[in-house]
Amino acid sequence: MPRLTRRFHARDPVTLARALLGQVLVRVLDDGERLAGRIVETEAYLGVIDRAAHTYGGRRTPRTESMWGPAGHAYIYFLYGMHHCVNVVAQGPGEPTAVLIRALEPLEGLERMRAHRAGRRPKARLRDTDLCSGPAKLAQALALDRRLDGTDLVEGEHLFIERGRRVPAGNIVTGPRIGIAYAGDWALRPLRFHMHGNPHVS
DNA sequence: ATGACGATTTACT
DNA sequence: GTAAATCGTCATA
Repeated sequence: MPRLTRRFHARDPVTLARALLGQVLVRVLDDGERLAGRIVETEAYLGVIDRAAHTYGGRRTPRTESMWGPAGHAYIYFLYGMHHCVNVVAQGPGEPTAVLIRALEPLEGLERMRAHRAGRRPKARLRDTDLCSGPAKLAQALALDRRLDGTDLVEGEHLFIERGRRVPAGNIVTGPRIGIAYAGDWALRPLRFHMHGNPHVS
């Protein structure tokens, strides 16, 4: 399948967040194995005006540098001392907006994902719906961390997005973003999107 | 140099 | 439903 173009990403984060639903996130491990999942849940972060965004108020630090760069690159950050989350940078340089990938429907490399997710846990075999149903879960399943922050998704070899099925607007559910209660009015804005009825949503 | 705080997940009462 | 885990980052001093 062909990859998404630079032009596809260079749009406002709300449009991109909706357009990314149904596309396929692909991770190629160092040993060459391919892991892939269909994007089923996203959130838009609107940049300097968005109190929930890491670039709110124009904050530009080493951590958030990727968000300030060109569209179609990855912004991957570490939080709570143990988790990573993956974003797709939207728009263009100087407009630091992004789309958080919150959940995937696993398509390829499920056993490898399970191994990444199992970590130090009981013997219970994780269900498919537990592999990528959350932003930090999918980062773990795909073995994504700060080393891949800033990766070019359009040209890169280890992380990219392929054209998937188109999702009709009528199948997209909209609601408030998760885990940003501190963001005041912005906490209520409908900037989270997911595929209706999909069991892999967080 | 210090301290408060997460765009979360998991285990447990 | 509640709470612990766990540490890089950034604002403050």
